[in-house]
Amino acid sequence: MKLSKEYYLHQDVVFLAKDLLGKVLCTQINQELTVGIIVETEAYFGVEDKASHAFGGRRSQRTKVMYAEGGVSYVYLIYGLHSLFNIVVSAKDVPNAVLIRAVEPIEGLDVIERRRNMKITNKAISSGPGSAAKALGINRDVNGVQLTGDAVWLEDRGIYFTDEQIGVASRVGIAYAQEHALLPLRFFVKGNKYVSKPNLP
DNA sequence: AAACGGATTGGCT
DNA sequence: GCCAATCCGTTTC
Repeated sequence: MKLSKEYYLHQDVVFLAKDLLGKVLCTQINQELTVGIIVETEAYFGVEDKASHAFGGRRSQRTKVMYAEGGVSYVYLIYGLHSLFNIVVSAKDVPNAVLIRAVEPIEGLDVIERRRNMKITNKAISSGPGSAAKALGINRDVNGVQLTGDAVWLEDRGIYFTDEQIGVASRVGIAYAQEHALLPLRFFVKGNKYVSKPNLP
């Protein structure tokens, strides 16, 4: 069943980043349905987080959607090449977000193969935030859309993990964030082959 | 007005 | 393993 608007309003972004493991990310883009199980996430805790685009309350054309009420997408372009998909959560004007770093494809496998130009047996097909977004057809065209709509949404299909099955590590690629760089805000499913960097702290 | 660098990836060495 | 690709917000001149 589709996750409700209320789900995304939780104030604790760290709780949500962990709880989102096992939730199912669905997209229907150009009449093509593709679905993947979320297996790796990172939490970004709003204006206090030196790694967040919203650090210090920064607002720009790019980041304004982070300040919306939870339950919308935040998609931005990194290195001029890759679209990264985030779920905006918590109350309006609280720019918390969860980055989706990897998914396990379960539906629309042929579509995913075509988008990625590689075989479904290649684990790189949806491992890493740029790859996961591309596999599901996510780009800036769906920036700011409601996740309760019919283009990009999440479902609970009864997949849950115990604490023993969940790994915790520091976030990737944010060395510039000083004392926030090593915080344990990356969550992943232990042993899942799509997890992008399972062995980093 | 211009330079800098990034929540990355994939192809080539 | 190294490195180019290449857009855009922020910083600096």
